[in-house]
Amino acid sequence: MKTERQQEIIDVALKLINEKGIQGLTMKNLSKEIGISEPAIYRHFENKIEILLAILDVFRESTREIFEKELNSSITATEKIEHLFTRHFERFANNPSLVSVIFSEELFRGEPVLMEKIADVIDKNASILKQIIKQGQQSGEIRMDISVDHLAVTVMGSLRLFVKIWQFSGYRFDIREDGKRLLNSVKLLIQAN
Amino acid sequence: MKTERQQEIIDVALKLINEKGIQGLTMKNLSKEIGISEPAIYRHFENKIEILLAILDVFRESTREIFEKELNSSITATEKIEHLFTRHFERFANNPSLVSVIFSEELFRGEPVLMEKIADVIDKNASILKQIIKQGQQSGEIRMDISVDHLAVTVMGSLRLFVKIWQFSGYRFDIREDGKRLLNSVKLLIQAN
Amino acid sequence: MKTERQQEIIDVALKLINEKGIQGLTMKNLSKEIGISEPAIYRHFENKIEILLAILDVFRESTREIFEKELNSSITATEKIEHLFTRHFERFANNPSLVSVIFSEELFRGEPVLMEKIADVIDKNASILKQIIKQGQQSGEIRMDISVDHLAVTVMGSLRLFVKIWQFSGYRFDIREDGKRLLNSVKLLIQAN
Amino acid sequence: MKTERQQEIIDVALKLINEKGIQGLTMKNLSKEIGISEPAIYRHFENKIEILLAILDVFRESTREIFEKELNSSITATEKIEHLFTRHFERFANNPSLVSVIFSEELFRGEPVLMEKIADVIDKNASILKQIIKQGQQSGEIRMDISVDHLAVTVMGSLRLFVKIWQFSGYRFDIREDGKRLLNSVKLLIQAN
DNA sequence: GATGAATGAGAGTTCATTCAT
DNA sequence: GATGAATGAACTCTCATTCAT
Repeated sequence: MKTERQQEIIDVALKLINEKGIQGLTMKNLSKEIGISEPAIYRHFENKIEILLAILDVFRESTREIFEKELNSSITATEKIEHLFTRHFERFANNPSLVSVIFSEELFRGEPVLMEKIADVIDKNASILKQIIKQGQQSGEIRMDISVDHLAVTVMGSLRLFVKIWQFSGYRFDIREDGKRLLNSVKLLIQAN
Repeated sequence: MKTERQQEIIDVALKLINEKGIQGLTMKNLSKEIGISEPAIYRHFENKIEILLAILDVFRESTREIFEKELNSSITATEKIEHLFTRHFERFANNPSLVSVIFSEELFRGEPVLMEKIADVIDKNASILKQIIKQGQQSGEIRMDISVDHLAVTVMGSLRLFVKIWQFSGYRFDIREDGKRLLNSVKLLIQAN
Repeated sequence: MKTERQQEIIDVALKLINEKGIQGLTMKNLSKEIGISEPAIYRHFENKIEILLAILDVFRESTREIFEKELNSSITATEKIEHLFTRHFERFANNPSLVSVIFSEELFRGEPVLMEKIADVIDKNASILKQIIKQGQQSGEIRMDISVDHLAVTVMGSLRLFVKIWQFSGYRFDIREDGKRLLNSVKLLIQAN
Repeated sequence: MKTERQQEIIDVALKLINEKGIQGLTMKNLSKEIGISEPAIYRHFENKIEILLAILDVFRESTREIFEKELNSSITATEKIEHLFTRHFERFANNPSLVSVIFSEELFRGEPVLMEKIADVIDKNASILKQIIKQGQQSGEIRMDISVDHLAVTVMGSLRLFVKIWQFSGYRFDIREDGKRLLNSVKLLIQAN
C-alpha cells in the first residue's frame, strides 16, 4: 500500500516529468513542489530510483487493469481493441503526465532495475494485445493475411505515435474525440475482408 | 563543411548516446572516448548544445535525402514507401546509434533550441510521407477509405515502434530482413481494395 | 535576517577580497577558508552574485546609517561632515576589508545586477553629502563661491583618495589620526571666508 | 620601441578593458577583436602580464610627459595645475579607455610586478604635483594654511573622482568643458587668500 | 609571423544522498 | 515525520599558455 505522502510524491514526480522531462525530476524540484525538505522525501522513498519504480508500478497497474479487463470480457476482439484505445485515451486525457512515462524507455537508461521493469511492462502489454488479435483472427473479425505480430506492431505503433503527437501539440486537441476517429481507421485497416 | 575532428566528435557522441543514453553523453565521457582533453572539444564545438545540434543536423540531412529522393522519383507511391522503409532500415543497420536520435524528443527537453530543431525534423518528414500517400491515393494504389493523416500515423507509427523493438532487443535480429516482412504487411494494410 | 553562516560567509568573502582582490574570491577559496565544502555554500547563498550583493548590502546599510544619522541631527553642517569622515575612518580602521568594496565599481563590471546596486549606493551617498553642504551654505558655514556639486566632488574625492592611499600603504598609518588632520584641512578649504 | 602589432594589441587591450573591465581582457577576446589567432599574440608579447605592463608603460609615459612639461615651464604654479588638469581631460576625451587604467590598481592585484609599476606611476605623479604645489606656496599663489600633502590629496582626489563620475555617466558630458569649471573651483579652493 | 590543436588548472554550479537533531 | 547543514562526485565551460607545423 501507499501512504498519502508517497502518493503525493509520485503525483508530483509525474507532473514534473511531464512538464520538464526526466531531467526536470530532481529531488530539489520535487521537494520544492511538494513543499517539504529534500531529506523528508527519503522518509518515504529509499532513493530516487524507488520513486521511479513506483511511478512505473502505478503505470503498470493501471495499464494491466485496462488490458486484462478487456481480455476477460466476452465481447468481440474488435470491441476489445476499441475499449483498449478508448480507455487509454481517457486515462491520458485525465492525466497527461502519464504520456511521459509511456515514452520513458530512453530516459531510464543506465538504471538496470528500471530498464527491466519497463521492458516487463511493455512485454506484458504487447502479449495481451497479441492475444486479443489472435482471438479476433480466430473469430474471423480480423484479417488473417497479416501476422499477429505485424498487426500488433501496427496497432500499438499507431497508438503510440498518435499519443506522442498529442503531447507534442501541447495537448491542444481532444485526444478522446480525435482518438476515436483514428480508432475507426485502425479498425478498417485490420478488419477481415 | 565539417572537419575530421568534428565528425569524430559527432560519431563518438552518437555512440555514447546509443550506449548509455543522453545522460551518458558528458563532455568528460566524450573527451575520454576520443582521447583528448575536455577543453579540446571546445575548439571544435562552441558548446554541448552545438554538438547535439550537429547530430540532429546529420540526422536531418540524411533523412531528408532519403525522403526527397523518393518524392521526386517517378515510381509508384507504394514503391516510394517501400524504398523509404528499406533505406531507413539500411541506415539503422549500418549505424544503430542513429536510432537513439529518432526517439530523442523526450531527451532534449529543456533546451528550446533543440526542441525546435527536432520538431522541425519530425514535421518535415511527416509532411513528405503524407504527400506520398496522397499521391498514392490519387493514383489508386492506396486505399481511400482512410484519411491521409491516419494512414501516415499508422505507417510512421509502425516503423517507429518496430525500430524501437529492434533497439530494445539489443539489435538481435536483422532489421533489414524482418523489416522487409513488416513492410509487406504494411503494404497490404494500406493498399487499395 | 542573516544566519550565522551567512554572516560568516560575508565576512570571509570580504576578507578574501581585501587580501587578494576580487579575483581571489572564488567559491573554492571561500569554502576552504571557512572550512566547509563548496556546495555547502549554496545552502546559504543561491550563487556567488548573491554573496556579492549581500556584501554590498552590508556596506550600503552601514554607510547609509552613518549618513542619515548626520543628516537628521541638529548640529552644524561642518560638524556633520566631520562626523561623517570620522565615522568612516573608524569603520575602515575596524574592518579594513571594507575599503575594497568602496572601490569595487571597476571590479563588479559585467554583472549588471551588481553594477546597478553599486551605482545606487554611490548615488545615495553623494546626494546626502550634497544636502549637508547645501545646508552649510545656507547657514553661512560653507563658502558659497563654489557650487555644491564641486564642493561635494572635492570633499568626497579627497576622502576616497586618502582611504585608497591608506590601503595602498598596507594600512601602515593610523587612518583615524591622520584622517582627522586631513579633515581639518578640508574644513579650512570649504569654510566660508 | 614598439612594433605596429604591439601597438595594435595595446590599443585593443585598452579598448577591451574599457568596455568590459579587466575581466573582459582575455587572450581570446583580444585575438578575436584584432582578428588574429591567440598564439599569434604570443609572438608579440611573452604573456598577458607583459601586455598589461606595456599598457601601464604607455600610460606612465604620457602622464609623465604632461607632468614634466609643466614642471619645467616658467609659468605660475596655478597655471601649471590648470594645464595639468586640462591636458588630462584632453587625453581622456580623446581616449576614454585610459580612464580604466587610472583606476586599475584594484584589478591588477595578485601580480606583484604590476602592483609595483602602478605604485610607481602613482608615486611619481603625486610627487610632481606636490612639487608644483610647494612652488605655488613659495610664490604666494597657493594658500599656506594647508599642508602640501593635504592640498595634493584634495586636488588629485577631486580630479580622480570627477573622471570616475564621467566614466560612470557613460561619458555623457563633455569632460573638457565641465572639467574646466571644476578646475576653476579647485583653483578658488587652493589659492592664497 | 601565424595557425590549429591541444592542455592543466580551475571556474561556478547541480546532483542524489547522509547525518545529527 | 521532518529539518538544516553538509558532502563527494560530476557537470559544463573558460583561462592562459604551449607545441608542432
